[in-house]
This record gives sequence, structure tokens and C-alpha cells, in this order.
Amino acid sequence: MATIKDIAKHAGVSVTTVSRALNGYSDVNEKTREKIKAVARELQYSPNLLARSLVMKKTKTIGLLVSGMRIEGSKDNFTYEVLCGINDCAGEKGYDLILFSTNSEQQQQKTYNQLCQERKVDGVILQGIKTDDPYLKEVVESDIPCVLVDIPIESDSVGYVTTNNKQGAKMAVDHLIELGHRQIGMINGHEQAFVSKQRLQGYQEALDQAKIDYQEQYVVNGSFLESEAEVQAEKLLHAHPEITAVFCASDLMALGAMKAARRMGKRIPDDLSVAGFDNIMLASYSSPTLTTIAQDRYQIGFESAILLIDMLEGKEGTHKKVLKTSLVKRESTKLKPTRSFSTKTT
Amino acid sequence: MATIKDIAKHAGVSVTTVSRALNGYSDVNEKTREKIKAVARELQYSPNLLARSLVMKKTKTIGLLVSGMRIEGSKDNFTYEVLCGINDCAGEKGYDLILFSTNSEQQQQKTYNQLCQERKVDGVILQGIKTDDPYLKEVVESDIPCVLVDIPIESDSVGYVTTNNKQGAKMAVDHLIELGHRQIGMINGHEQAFVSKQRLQGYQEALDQAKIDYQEQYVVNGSFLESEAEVQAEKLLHAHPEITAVFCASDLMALGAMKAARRMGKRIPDDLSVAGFDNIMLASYSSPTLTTIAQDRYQIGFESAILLIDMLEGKEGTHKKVLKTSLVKRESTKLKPTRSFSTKTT
DNA sequence: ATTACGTTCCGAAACGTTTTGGAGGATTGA
DNA sequence: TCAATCCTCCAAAACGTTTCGGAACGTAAT
Repeated sequence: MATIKDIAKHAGVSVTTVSRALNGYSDVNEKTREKIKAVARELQYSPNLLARSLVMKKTKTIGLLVSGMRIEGSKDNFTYEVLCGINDCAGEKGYDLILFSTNSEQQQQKTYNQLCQERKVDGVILQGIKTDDPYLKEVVESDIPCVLVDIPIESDSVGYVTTNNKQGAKMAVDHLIELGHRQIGMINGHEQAFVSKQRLQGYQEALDQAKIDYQEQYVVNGSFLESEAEVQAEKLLHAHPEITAVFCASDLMALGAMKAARRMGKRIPDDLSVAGFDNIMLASYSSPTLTTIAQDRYQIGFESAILLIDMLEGKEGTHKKVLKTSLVKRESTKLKPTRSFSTKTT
Repeated sequence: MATIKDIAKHAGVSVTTVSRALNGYSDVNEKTREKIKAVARELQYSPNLLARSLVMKKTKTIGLLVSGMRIEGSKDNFTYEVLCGINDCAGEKGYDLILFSTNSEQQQQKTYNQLCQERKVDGVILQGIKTDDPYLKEVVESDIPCVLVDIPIESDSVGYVTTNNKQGAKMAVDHLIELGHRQIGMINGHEQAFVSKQRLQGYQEALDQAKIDYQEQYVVNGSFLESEAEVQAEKLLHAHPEITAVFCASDLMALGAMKAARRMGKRIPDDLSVAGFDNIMLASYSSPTLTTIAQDRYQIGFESAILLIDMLEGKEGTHKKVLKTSLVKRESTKLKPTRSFSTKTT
């Protein structure tokens, strides 16, 4: 409630002096600075950031544009964990987060630029948008600094953070190959996701390296949905009963695939090995527990915030960060059964 | 970039007229209004909300003070799902959300009032704070409109949304009693949570109604943590081997309890029935799947936002909302085994 | 005595809006 | 014809900051 004017009046100085005193400028006598600080404390003064931002043209605010802020996101926790990372980093560096709800109609009504300019955010982090999202084009054309999660686009004003999806996928498939599998299916996400392309590349590279021919019909799309993966897996396994292992581009889809397999009377991992991607919470609670590629969603968020804030504060350097993955071996993958009775698990 | 002044210049009118035209006032000729709108479109004008808020003393922004915004929150998804609800409702009503990071040091450095006054939020929703949190006192003393999640405090400027915890707990225990159990333990949360008190009341009421004596030593605290619940459950079951069923104040703790029981050689549900509270994702994926009390976290968030916005817009009426729960029967609870071989499941 | 400089302060403009209190002209009613 | 009313429009103040340019004064150097 108390403004800088009130302080000026009480302390018998000008508003200029109050402002400069409170902001630590050197051209104010220490005596009067103390006096001013005392008055400020007494009046419970807290600066009006709106007014400050208006003149400074900085809001110390970063916008968060999340496309998948829905309740279904509860299964994997991608959005939430990324958010935690962003929040922690932003908090450390003195930035506040403002959430843009971009659900349904709003998306059409206000353009990306309008959203950002109205609220005057210093920069933006975008998560969960698809490659064909109308926002994406706006983002790269706009000159508002922004960081994309899982979309590899880089320019003066846009950077990105992602996991090394190709390497991760390759690790998963390598693991299946090591276990003796040669007929390995893949359940991918959808065309509108960069990560899908990259994970497919990793899958192909692993096969290639093991001198296994890539078979297009071994790869189906499950839209990153458990239910859709279930039906696609069933189709796939029916059409190609020779498949003994399947790599899924997400854990959720792996759970769907396991459901399908079980319904078809295939035991996991004895008849079919399944590997996922993400290492979500459920992966360690499902039965059997799921072998998967771990990606650190919290760190993705944290690094995104670091990257953005570095950009905002004019630090030079590359605007991208690619995080490592790791293989988490659990129960859902196993040595391929051979005619000789070798059924030892790894 | 373009301001109201630019539009005024281009359209040959005053800024007053531009403002009034764009905001739909009636004292501007339709012809000139159209002209102004056209110019605004052409210049890609978007209003500076900072400036507007400064003079209007409304920011159309609601603050979100979340205490448990940590990565562990990934297991139950309380925070995330509440957030989704808030976000959706706020989006519908034209409010944006600003996240206050209140981690560690920040908490001491800035008071609740400072946080809110600086950013000039219209109102606040608080989630995950404990009854002994320093913020809580500030909240009730402050006159900034706010809504508390799961803390039943009501006044002119503060309201709350919560689940009917007592009723929910009673339903769970009623269910166990119906299954024939008489020795029923409880693993509660901790003293700093209102919900713990309420769930304990529900437990007691159910026992009371079934004419079962309440035994203090049958109730232990697991701090809402899976690990802590595991050790407390083990102690409890060791000390009182006659217990055949246990009601846990959260699903996470129920999972911990099941782990403990299994390690002690008790089969679930054959030797021990376990019921939880929350109906988190994991409850339907664990094995055995968990009988639990469902509470709608999304709706908690949604209703919180409704309540707050109603308060902000001056709607009269009560400032509280208590949501219903429902019992979800799954595999972890079963008829108490009797001497006669009746082991039919419900 | 004059100049130069350092310290400490302040007035006023600026940021981009909304809103108050009218002004000017056209229309209407008597 | 005069007054009242309506329709359009506008100048200026206000919101709470920061910052530019300089003022006032004292001290040190010449």
C-alpha cells in the first residue's frame, strides 16, 4: 500500500533519492539511506513491480506455454516434472513463472505474440507443442527469447533442450539384441513429434549395426497413448508372430503393449520382451516391472530455465542442451528362448 | 510494440477515444470505432497489461502458492492435478496464473504479503501448506482474497476447498468392517495436516458405529510417506499380529504398508486387507490393485479457482466447498478368513 | 580568488494505460 | 428563437516507478 512517495514524505527527501537509496546506488549518503530504509520498513513498503516493469521494460517473469496441461498427463508425469525443474531454477534466479492456459478456443483467439506482449514476459518456455502446432511458426518468427522442450530448432532468439533420443532408443534396442532377439518390433509415437523421428533413427541404427534388416512393417504408431498402443501392438503381434521383442517409444505405450500381449496369451518376458522409454513412475510398479530408457524430466526443465535466463541476460554461447539417457534393466526383458533350454535371465 | 498513442496518431483521434473505442464504450461513433479497430489490427496492437493494471488496480492474475512443488510429488499427483483444475478454470474466466516459488530460503526472505503485493495478484490459492507453516498465519490476517486447499479456515477474505475426509475414511473402514474385520489398524499422515485429523475421526466413527472399541495403539503415523509408512506398518503388525485389516490415510502409505506386510510373509488380501485414500494412478497398477477412497483432485483445483474468482468479483455466499468421495473396491481387500473355509472374495 | 571536482540531492519526464469532467456541435422541444 | 438534450470527442490527471540532467555546496588544487 505504501508507495515510494509516502516514504519520501516521511523521510523528508525526494522520490528520486528514495528510489536510489533502496536500489543501492552510491550517490546517496549512508545516513539518509539508513533513514530511508528504516521508514520503508516501518511503512511495510514493498515495491510495485508493475510500475517498475513498466519503465524498466523487464518483468523478471518467464512465460510457460504448456500444451499438454491435462489430467491425462498424470500417467507419465512429463509436464509436472519439467515444471518442477523450471520452477526450481527460476526461483533460484529470481524469476517468477506465469502460466498461459492455451486450451481449446483460447489458442485461436490470441496469438502467441499477443500472449507474450500483453503480459510482457521476458522470455518463454514451450513444452508439449507439436510440430504442426500453429504456435510453433510464430515462435521462430517472433524475436521473443524462448526455449523449446524436445523440438530441435535453434536461432538467435530460440534455443532448445531435449534428451538424446536417438542414443536412448539405440541403447534399448542394443539391449534387446544382446539378449538374442532378432525380430524386434517398434511401437512409435506419432508423426508430429520430433522425438518419434529420433527414436526411430536409434532403432534403425541399432538394427543396422547388428546387421539386421530393417522391416518397415515391424513399426507401428501408437500416438503415445496406452490404449492406442494396445490395439496397434495386438495387430502387430498377430501379423508377425515371429516377433520376440518390442521397443516402445514410451513407457505408457509399453504398458499398453504388455496388456495386448498378455491378452493374446503371450507371457512377458518369457514369450515377449518389452522395453519402454521415459522411466515413468509406473514402470517400476507394473508387473512385470518395465525395462526402459530413463530420461530426466526434472533436469530438462531445469536446463530449459537456465538456457532461457542465460539468453535473457545476454550470455553468449550455444542455445541448446542435449541430455543423456540411461538404460534401466528390469523384468520385462529377457534372453530370447532358444531350442536348447537356456532360459537364464540377465 | 505499437501503443495506444500510435493508433491515435494514425487514426487522427485522441488516446482517450482509442481507449474507449477498443474497450467498447458507447460514446464513440461506430464509424470511428471501426477505423480505430482497423488501425489497431494493422499495427498489430496488443494492450500493455502492465500499464492497464497499474491504473485499474486489477491484474486479472491469480497467484499460486504451492508448498509441495517437488519431484516427489510425482508419485501421487496431487499438486499436478489440482493445478490442472485451477488452470482450466482460470483459463475459462480470463485469469492467468502466476507461480510463486516458495522453496527454502525464499520462504524466509519474503513474506506472503510481500509476494502478493509486489506482483499485485488479485487473489491467491494455497496448496500443500501445513498447519504450522508461517505463511498460514499471514494469510488469515492479510486481507488479500485467498482460497486454501484442504485447510478449513473461513473468513471474509479466505475460503477453502476440501474433500469430505471424515466421510471418506468412514466409508473405507465401513467397508473393512462389512468384510468381517474387527481388528483394524490405521496408518495416518501427520499432526500438521487437517486431513489427518478428519480421517482419524472417520475411522473412529466407523468403529464406534460397529461397536468396536477404539484402540489408540492401533493407529500410527506414516507422514504420508511410502517409506515411513513401511516401517510404521511393520512395527504395528509386529506388535499386534491380530490385526487383519489396515486403513491408510493415503495410497502411497498403503503401498508402503503392503510392502511391509509382504516382507513379513503376510499375503494380501488373504492375510491382511489394505485400504488406501486418494485413488492415485498407482493404485490401479500395483499388485494387488488397491481398494481406496477416490477424491477428485482436478475438481478440487477447479472449485478452488471458481471460489476465488467468485470472491474477487464480489459474489456473495459461503466461501467453502466440500467435495464428495467414493469407494473404489479393488483386490487389496477381502472377506476376513474364518475357521470355516469361506474364502470367497467380494 | 578562481577553478575544478566530488558528494549529495532533486525536478521533471517517461513508461502505456484509464478515467474524469467537460467542450463543441447538432438535434429536439417549446 | 432559446434552452435543453444528445452525440462525439478530447485534455489532463493519475497509477508507482526509474532515470536524465543538473543544482547546490563544500573541499582541494592552482
